[in-house]
Amino acid sequence: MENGDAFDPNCPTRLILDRIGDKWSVLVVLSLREGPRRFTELRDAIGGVTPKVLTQTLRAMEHDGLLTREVFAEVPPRVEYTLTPLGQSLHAPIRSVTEWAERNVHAVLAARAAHAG
Amino acid sequence: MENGDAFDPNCPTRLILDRIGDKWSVLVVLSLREGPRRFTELRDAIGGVTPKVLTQTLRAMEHDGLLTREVFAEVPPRVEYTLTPLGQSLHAPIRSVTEWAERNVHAVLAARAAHAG
DNA sequence: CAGAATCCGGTTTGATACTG
DNA sequence: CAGTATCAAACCGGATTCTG
Repeated sequence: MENGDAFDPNCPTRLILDRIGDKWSVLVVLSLREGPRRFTELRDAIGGVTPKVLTQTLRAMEHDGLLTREVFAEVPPRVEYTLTPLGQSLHAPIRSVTEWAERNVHAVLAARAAHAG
Repeated sequence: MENGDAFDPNCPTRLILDRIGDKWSVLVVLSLREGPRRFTELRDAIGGVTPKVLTQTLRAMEHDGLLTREVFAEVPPRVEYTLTPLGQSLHAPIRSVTEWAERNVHAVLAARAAHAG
């Protein structure tokens, strides 16, 4: 079936949604879409993320094959994060969601306001 | 700018991502895309969701103008949930994400396995 | 049937400070 | 620079029970 499987808790699609649906992964993909970035660059680009959480996010994404982590033996140390082809392929779907968000955010906010919320 | 704003914690895009990035909203949109559904139908269609959480999700989505809630004064009571045009417009972006997930789930799982995860 | 209310544990998140 | 350690808080979410 086309998407009924997404409703099965054991369906792998759920795994992906849980992963990329997290607060920071989407921002990381967007931040890396134009090339490699260092840890601090990512932290600064993504507002409001603490080092710990950013590390968790990056590790998880590396674990899932979405990006690679490269350590340069330099002083001062340098670590670069780069999207894999798999990670890059995620950019298009993410874009379609963020574009929807940008186009419709006022409609959502209007609905909230109308609800006295 | 095209998406730099998404990195501002106060950016409305973040609000949307936080909302539709939750565990169940996506499934609700998919469940409702072919027409109205009753509460129990939704609960049964979406595996693993408790009434409380489903109610929370539906209320939040109603609040945001993504769906409407219609109560019929019958016995037994009947409540139908229907996507608004706004909610329906969310279907396409969601599809593009779930399609990515379905296409690439094995790649992700392979990466996890390769990582001894 | 469609929820509301309550209770409660566990994961997630975060601020802060510290280290190689 | 690139994280880690520690601790506390928030929140999510589940089970259960109850009601109109």
